[in-house]
Amino acid sequence: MSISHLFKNPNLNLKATLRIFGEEIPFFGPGRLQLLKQIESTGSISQAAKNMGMSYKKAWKMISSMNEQAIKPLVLMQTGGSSGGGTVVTVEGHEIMQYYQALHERFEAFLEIESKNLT
Amino acid sequence: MSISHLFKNPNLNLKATLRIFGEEIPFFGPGRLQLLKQIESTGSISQAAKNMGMSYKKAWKMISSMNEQAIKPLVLMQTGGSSGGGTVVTVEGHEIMQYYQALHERFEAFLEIESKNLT
DNA sequence: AGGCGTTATATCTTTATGGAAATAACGAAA
DNA sequence: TTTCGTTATTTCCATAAAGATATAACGCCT
Repeated sequence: MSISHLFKNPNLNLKATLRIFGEEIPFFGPGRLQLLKQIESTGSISQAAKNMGMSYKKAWKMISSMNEQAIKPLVLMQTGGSSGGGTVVTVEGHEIMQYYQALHERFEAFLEIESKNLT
Repeated sequence: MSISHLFKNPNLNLKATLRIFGEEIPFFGPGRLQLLKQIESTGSISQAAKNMGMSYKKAWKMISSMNEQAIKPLVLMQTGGSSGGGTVVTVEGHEIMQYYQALHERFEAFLEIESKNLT
């Protein structure tokens, strides 16, 4: 049964963000997935952050939080060197990206179906 | 395929909150459902807010926002009178509560299944 | 008219969040 | 040893969110 007839605005929609938590502290979500994707393509935290319109500090904290929660780091950061440094997503990091990506697609499919029922 | 072997903490779990939006502004979610339930059982905004550990102002704004978005108010507020006043959930409000409740249960069932795949 | 308990609303303070900026550490290469 | 661009970390500031407080409006009842 629909409820859209009760609303002034006909553009009702559902929203939900899916996050993986470890003991109440956030571990992985859509923002971190995008961040890791940017790191894979740029090889740099600062570039990734810039592309996302996010401050370096915030990006760094996200990565630090993820690495602390994982047995093996998901991201390797290196300072110095000819290029000044750089950042790399590990195999473990990539594995989690793929897992979350697939999960997220199932999630979005669910929301899509339920959203149609709204109108 | 599972990912829990990558984490220090074995208590991985999924979280997501489901909200209905009308044109980018929040209309209904778990907090508002609980608020309406409290209003139904107490007949008062202030009592409902107190029971939820929420300020009256916040509760009032939630209700105001919902009423503004609905064609007919979901909640009727009355000042004065022998009891000082009171608040009542309308038929329309109750209809939305039931709709969201059912939707939320399907949503939780989905999360439950996916959560088990995590571990 | 006065008391009562609730809703209505403004104002002020506190807290939380995030960004900006500054500075240091780093290590390869010239 | 100097330069370079990145990562690492702190400090400060601005904005927003939330809470506390205060006060008024309301209408039935005695």
